[in-house]
Amino acid sequence: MPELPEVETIRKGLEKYLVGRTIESVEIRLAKMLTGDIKKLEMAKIQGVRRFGKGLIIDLDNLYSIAIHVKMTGQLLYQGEGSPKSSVPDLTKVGLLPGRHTHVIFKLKVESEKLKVKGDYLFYNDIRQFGWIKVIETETVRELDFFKSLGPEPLKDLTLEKFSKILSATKAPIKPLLMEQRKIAGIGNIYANDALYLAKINPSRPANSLSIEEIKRLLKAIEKVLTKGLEVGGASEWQYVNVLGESGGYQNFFQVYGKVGKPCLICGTMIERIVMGGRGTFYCPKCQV
DNA sequence: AGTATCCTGGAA
DNA sequence: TTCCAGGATACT
Repeated sequence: MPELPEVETIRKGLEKYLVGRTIESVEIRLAKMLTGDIKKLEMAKIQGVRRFGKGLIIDLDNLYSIAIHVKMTGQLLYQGEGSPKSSVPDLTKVGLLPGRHTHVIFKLKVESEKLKVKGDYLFYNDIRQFGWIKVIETETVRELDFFKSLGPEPLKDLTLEKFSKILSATKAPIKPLLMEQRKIAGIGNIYANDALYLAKINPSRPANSLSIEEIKRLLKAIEKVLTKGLEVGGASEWQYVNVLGESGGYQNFFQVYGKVGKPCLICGTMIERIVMGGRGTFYCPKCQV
């Protein structure tokens, strides 16, 4: 499920393949997925792609932007003559795109005759239809509730001081707190579990019970797992792939996420699973106190 | 602060 | 056939 490293990987791909391109037309196959002033998309040129937490903003040259949240199963897939001839299959050719779960198709303008044969597209797929795409003025895009209420972001502006303040303000359990986007932006279930494991902190610990040493350790651990995730292009558990349809590699580095019943990498104790805030929570009962 | 909700696919 | 996966929000 896309968290900060996965969404940042998508952002880089969009930036690489879409900046400078013009949107020729948009086909909306499922109306609820794309809202706002959709007429502004036609013949608009893409100027840049920004990310805040798990949200994306594609800026156009007409003072409008496209805000996107892929939630858990959304995929943004670029398919066109501009994509490299790599091991990635031609998704259009093999009939995977557009597919049953393709809800929006952005058709990009192609200049040369040669490119016109196949066309260039950005597909939005979303099996569970939880994601959203909104067309809104660039000036007000960050006023959208989601962007407006985001907390500080690790590897960006989440300082030790801010982190410490956030934790000491509540006795709520640390694990679900880490996933609250209004408190801290970008962390989801995978990286929350793994960071707590690396910091040797039990997920049930009240946030305000952590010592300054533990807070330091946890911030370092968060930065470490996110950096690793970024380095390997995210975790392709579930539906996540980058804009070329390629999988990431973080699933090979899971510390505890999804590893219930398997031995702890440090002490060999069986990893346990409990539910916190309705989410699967994985930890080593011996290492994480 | 905790829980139901959106939705589909895959596993049990 | 039922249950589970979880990001964010709208509820209670």
